[in-house]
Amino acid sequence: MRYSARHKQETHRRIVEEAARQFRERGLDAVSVADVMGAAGLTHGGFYAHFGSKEELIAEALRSLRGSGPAKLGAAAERMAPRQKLAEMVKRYLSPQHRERPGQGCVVAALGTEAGRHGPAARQALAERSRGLVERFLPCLPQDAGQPREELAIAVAASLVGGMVLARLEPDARAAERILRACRRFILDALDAAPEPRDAS
Amino acid sequence: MRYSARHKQETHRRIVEEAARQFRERGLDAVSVADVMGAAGLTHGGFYAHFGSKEELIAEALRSLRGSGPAKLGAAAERMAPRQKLAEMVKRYLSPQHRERPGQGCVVAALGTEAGRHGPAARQALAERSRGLVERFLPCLPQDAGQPREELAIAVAASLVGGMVLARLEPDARAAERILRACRRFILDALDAAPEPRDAS
DNA sequence: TGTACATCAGTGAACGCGCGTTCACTGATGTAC
DNA sequence: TGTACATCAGTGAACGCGCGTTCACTGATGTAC
Repeated sequence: MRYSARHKQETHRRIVEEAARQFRERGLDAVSVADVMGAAGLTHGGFYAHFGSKEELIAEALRSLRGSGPAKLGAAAERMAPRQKLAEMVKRYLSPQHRERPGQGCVVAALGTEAGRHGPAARQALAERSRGLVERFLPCLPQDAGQPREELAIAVAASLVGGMVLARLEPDARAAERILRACRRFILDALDAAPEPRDAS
Repeated sequence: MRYSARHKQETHRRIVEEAARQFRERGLDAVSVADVMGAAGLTHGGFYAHFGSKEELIAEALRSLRGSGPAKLGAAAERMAPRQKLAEMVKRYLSPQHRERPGQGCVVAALGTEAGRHGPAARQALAERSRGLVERFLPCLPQDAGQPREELAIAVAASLVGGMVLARLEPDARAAERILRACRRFILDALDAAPEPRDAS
């Protein structure tokens, strides 16, 4: 072998990383194979040494975002009570920073309406990211609210995604922040109306 | 003039209508000018007798949806109490029918993440539809809940849009209906925790 | 009312362009001796 | 350790294709007489 296997893996990783960023920033159609390769410091011809097609890259890029995103908290959150953790996740997700940087943010909020149309692989990958988002909220939610916590988690995730979509549509930054604030408060108020989870605090 | 002005207007209307349907079903990029013209019973060349560009068609198609959508109730809803009206709108928006027919449904849920990238006209048109969705909930919301009703309306609209986006990503119909149910219940429960509006009933 | 003319919505071939993809080639590096 | 060779990640020109757009043309219909 010419270059070491590590070298190729590293290049592959860089391509996927750039793709994931650019797809979220500009959309699946607007980003060309040449764009991604250029951003990774390569020319477009080498693409097919790594991927069978653009569709394959899309699927891998979306899958690569497993467990990432703005609702992900650091190790410092380990000691937080569930309710506090939830509030922090909601705050981070519905933050102006997240709104302004779709390339670093939640892929469901960035590509939710278009990825499903791009082929089965892209659709499945995004459906998995969507379920992953929901599951991240599960452990922070009250067990004995009016609604099963699994359903609460779904609804919280939906509100976050919708809030970000609406905020990004709004060209005026102040109006956009108002949207984010309204959604943050709505979600947290709704959960406060239900009892706290019992397992912690 | 050759054909009457009415004839041209009628053709124009048909093109916009087909465009609005197809864009919501398949996305702005996937639908070509020839697709729309074909669906309207014409050939692609005639397009520029009606529109300056595809972008112009997109903007007009999105604008044409003002005041439409699945949260729109018939005249029968005039007699309903605000709370009942709201429940009906939420139920219709987060319905399996709406999920299955994006071409007839809410344009924000159909194109929310991609329309903003398609040029200023498309973005502005969708931002207006987004505000229109919010305003539709305003009269049905309680005045003296914990949150100003303007913010409640924003949060309700966001939850609906996000719920539909998530439900459409889910390939399994039962799982999708669960998402819709979870969001319906979350929204209505959250609003019931607040006092009823005073102006009616 | 009938006829000649002008209009212009609509036709369909053609255009340039960017895209995804292919391919002959290159040259840096791992391997065999 | 040094040298010849084989490998294959990466290059860049080229391909076919579909798209948005243009344009010379058509022919049904409104208008003038």
